[in-house]
Amino acid sequence: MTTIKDVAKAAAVSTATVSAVINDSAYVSPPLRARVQAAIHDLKYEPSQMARNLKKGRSELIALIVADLANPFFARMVWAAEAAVAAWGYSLVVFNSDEKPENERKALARIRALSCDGALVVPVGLPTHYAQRDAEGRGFPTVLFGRVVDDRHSDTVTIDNVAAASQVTNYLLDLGHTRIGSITGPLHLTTGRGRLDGMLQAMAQRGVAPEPGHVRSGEFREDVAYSVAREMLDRPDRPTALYVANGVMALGVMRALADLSIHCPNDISIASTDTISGIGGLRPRLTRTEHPIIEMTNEALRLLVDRIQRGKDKPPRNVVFQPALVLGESCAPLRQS
Amino acid sequence: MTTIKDVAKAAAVSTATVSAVINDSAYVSPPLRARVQAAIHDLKYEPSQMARNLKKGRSELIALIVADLANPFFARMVWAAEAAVAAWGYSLVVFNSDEKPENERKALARIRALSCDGALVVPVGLPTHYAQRDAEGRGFPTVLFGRVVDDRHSDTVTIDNVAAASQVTNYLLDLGHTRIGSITGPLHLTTGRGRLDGMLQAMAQRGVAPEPGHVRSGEFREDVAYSVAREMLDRPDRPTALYVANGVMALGVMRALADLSIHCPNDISIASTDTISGIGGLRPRLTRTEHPIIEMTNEALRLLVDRIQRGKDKPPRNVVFQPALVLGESCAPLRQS
DNA sequence: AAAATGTAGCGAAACGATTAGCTCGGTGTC
DNA sequence: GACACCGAGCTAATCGTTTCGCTACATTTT
Repeated sequence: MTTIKDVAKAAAVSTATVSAVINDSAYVSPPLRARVQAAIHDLKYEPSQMARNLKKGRSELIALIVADLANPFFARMVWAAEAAVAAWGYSLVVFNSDEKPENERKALARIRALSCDGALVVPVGLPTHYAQRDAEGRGFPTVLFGRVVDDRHSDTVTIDNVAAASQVTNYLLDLGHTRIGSITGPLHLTTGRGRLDGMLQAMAQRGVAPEPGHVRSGEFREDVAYSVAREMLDRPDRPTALYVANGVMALGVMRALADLSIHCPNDISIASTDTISGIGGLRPRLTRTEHPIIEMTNEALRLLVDRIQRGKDKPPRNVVFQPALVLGESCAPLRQS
Repeated sequence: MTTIKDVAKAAAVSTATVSAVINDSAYVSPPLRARVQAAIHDLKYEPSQMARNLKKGRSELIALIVADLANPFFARMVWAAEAAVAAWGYSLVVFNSDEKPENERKALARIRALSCDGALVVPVGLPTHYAQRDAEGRGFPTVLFGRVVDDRHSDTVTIDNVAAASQVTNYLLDLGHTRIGSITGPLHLTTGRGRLDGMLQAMAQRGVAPEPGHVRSGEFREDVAYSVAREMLDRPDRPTALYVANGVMALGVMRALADLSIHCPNDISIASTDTISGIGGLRPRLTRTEHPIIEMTNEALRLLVDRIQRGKDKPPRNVVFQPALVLGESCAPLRQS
């Protein structure tokens, strides 16, 4: 490989001058500049980022750890993050914790070893774990995304889960439903807990109590939602409306409906929070809240880049986005029967 | 940050010894080893990959350039690639060329600047462009994925597009259909061209000629497929069966059907090649070929890692995978009417 | 006892860039 | 003409590792 020294020799100048030409960091007289550029071109020289990074203490790498790369929601986040990161002049290193604290720990270690300049993390959310991460990782530019953990030292970007769920629930209540069931995610995550709480709050405010068997939670997975839905809906006392906590789970629920020959929205109304691209093909179209993944990701990276470039001593910022209710055809007024 | 020198000083040894301890690269007597390890632990020292990489000339980074990160097919590929790369001890840097040669060129430049050890590329497939890439990038470990370009110098991993399309088409023919239409992708890509060819071959072998207006190609995008489908199907002479070239396009076609109130499979049979996860929720389930993305990605990375570690002078290898036909409920025998 | 052999650990030169500080002429001022 | 000043370009230190070659001591061989 050709190095800066080769170029310097070929152009009969010092390496300092070559560096100055490359980086425009000092005035170089036109004739010299031309000679250097000719040499660069002739030798097909390209500066080694690695050496540059070692010297400068930066890597121009931003890491993204998502909790589940197989989830289209996070896949979309990767898409948005890649674009944003590239626009800021960085490159994106992707990790998948697969909801496992152990993987997350490894990824964080790797990130520090690679001297990434910062990390955008969708935490798996185990509190014990986070105490540890915090002790080790203090000062490392990090933005937590989507699921707040009890960490007041990092920047966070989240969605208002409680509002999302109560918005959707209120819509179902407005249609006259009272036997409303829910299938939500793991309760140690705010995306699980918050959405359940939002749903229950909305019910409570109208003085409606959910039936115990109609409130279920599991993992944010299509197959889990499928089996929970099958079990809950294959009974005579099934709910007349169902709130599903995320897009992937909604797919599972719709599959269960098809298999049970329950018609939506005639036999049951379905509504969800959070959306994924694959859902666009579903019929009936789902009534749901849309979460601005792209804007959220952009904002998260803005915060991250700001912290990388402007310093770490600023107080942490917490940005909360609001979801928007989008009506499909998956809900119908309660029929008196 | 604590460096190897700090550790050396603290343990009263030379940096060479510390390095030997870290890497197990030379025998160090137990007492010294213990002292060094204690110092490492006390100072919370972690070696800088950046310095190590500069010295060793490796980066432990593998790059992935996909043609369209928003496409669930490629999103799934990122998922598989991350897992495989991690298993080999590398980290994954992701780029999105968004089907634009210019972006791909930039990504390739960036990859070389970062001294990634190798790259897995889903090429955008412009031949002119590839001549250039080849001239510059010769010798850089690269595996081309999914779309063959005219580059006999790189390893490639592809699917047999012709076989996939003719398999599906034959199935439609077996059901009695002869007015079969097709919506395929860009013809400069083998995933576009090959699938169209496969479909036409299958038709020709049975002596069936497609109607001119029923053979359409566009981009691999949901919205493009939607509008092409709307136009083709909203006419009295519409085909009785439709072959759609990929998963994302199939979603668009199904959406068009819903909007036109054409019932599948009663009014029209739909079949596609290639699958995406979001499609699982579709009803009726699509009859399609499944492409083994995960195995293909694993194989591609095996080739890549092998080339990185075993050297570049081996002859290029070209691995071709076979698709498998999966029956759904989206096709029905032709009704005589 | 001298020579040969082995070996634990050290010193210092890389890797390929950036950059502070210096040199060395040429101008401008008094 | 002496002095300060300025600007273009060079020298060399530095970033944090790895690793080659060497020392110096211990052990074995003759």
